[in-house]
Amino acid sequence: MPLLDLEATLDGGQAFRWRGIDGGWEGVLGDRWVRLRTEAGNLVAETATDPGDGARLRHYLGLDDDLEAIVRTFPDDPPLMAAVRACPGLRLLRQDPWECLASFILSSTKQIVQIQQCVALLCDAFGNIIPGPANAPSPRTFPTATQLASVPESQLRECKLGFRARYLSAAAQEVGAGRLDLEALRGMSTTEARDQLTGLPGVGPKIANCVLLFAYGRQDAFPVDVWVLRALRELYFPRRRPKPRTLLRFTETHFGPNAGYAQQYLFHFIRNHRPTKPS
DNA sequence: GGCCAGGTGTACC
DNA sequence: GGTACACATGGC
Repeated sequence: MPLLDLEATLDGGQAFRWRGIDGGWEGVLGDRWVRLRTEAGNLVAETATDPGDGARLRHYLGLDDDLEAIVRTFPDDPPLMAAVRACPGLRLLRQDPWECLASFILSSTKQIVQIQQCVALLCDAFGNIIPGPANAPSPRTFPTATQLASVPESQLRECKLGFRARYLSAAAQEVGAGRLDLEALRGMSTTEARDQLTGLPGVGPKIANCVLLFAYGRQDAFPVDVWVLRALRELYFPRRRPKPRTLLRFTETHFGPNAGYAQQYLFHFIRNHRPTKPS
């Protein structure tokens, strides 16, 4: 099996529904519950009712990506090499665009554990029940844009979304009614696709880049949040005070054709190896 | 209790 | 062009 770190990949801030249970990872892909674990170097997938779709799973987990080839395109700088060494099996997911967009709309100024809570509440309240493991609560799908479009904002707020409820509702209306076609974004340039996404209220460049990277696999999308900002400052510009503009230019040129992957390694590295808070 | 969280929109200068 | 602040909610 190719190199794969399930915890770093599934529980590293890309997706918000995976739960570590008894040494495995349980989640929902589309309308299927699945439990993943590595056993003797092999990936084992357990489903509730049918054999499941292996090709779909491999695509979701980014197992089609040649990590060694990707790392070879990275600039040979100490911070990035250290980040890769710290977590060589970290992969980028290829998530459902709507689930990814909706989840990251909820992410602004929230901690990852809180995003997980909100997503779980949304699914419990508005998702469809699907077959799951015995002796456990029935899992649910992530609610579709159409489903959420019909939910009053007040009910969304009950999922602890706060001011983000209005943004999620607006996105659900636009996507549900087909005014924003998330599948059509696949055929657009990254710049065009980003413009489409940032046309939604509550979706700025950071959230749009997360969706472009974690759902569409766009390597030229480089989300810069407080953690990545801190990584860039501490690891690449120590004892300087680079302007945000300078840092943005740096991310656009320094990391090469797989910048998105570099971003995720740096994000994971700074979060897990420098446990102090961002400044 | 104060500060922060995988930000963004708006109101200022 | 920038900069400051509000926005809900919960963890620490």
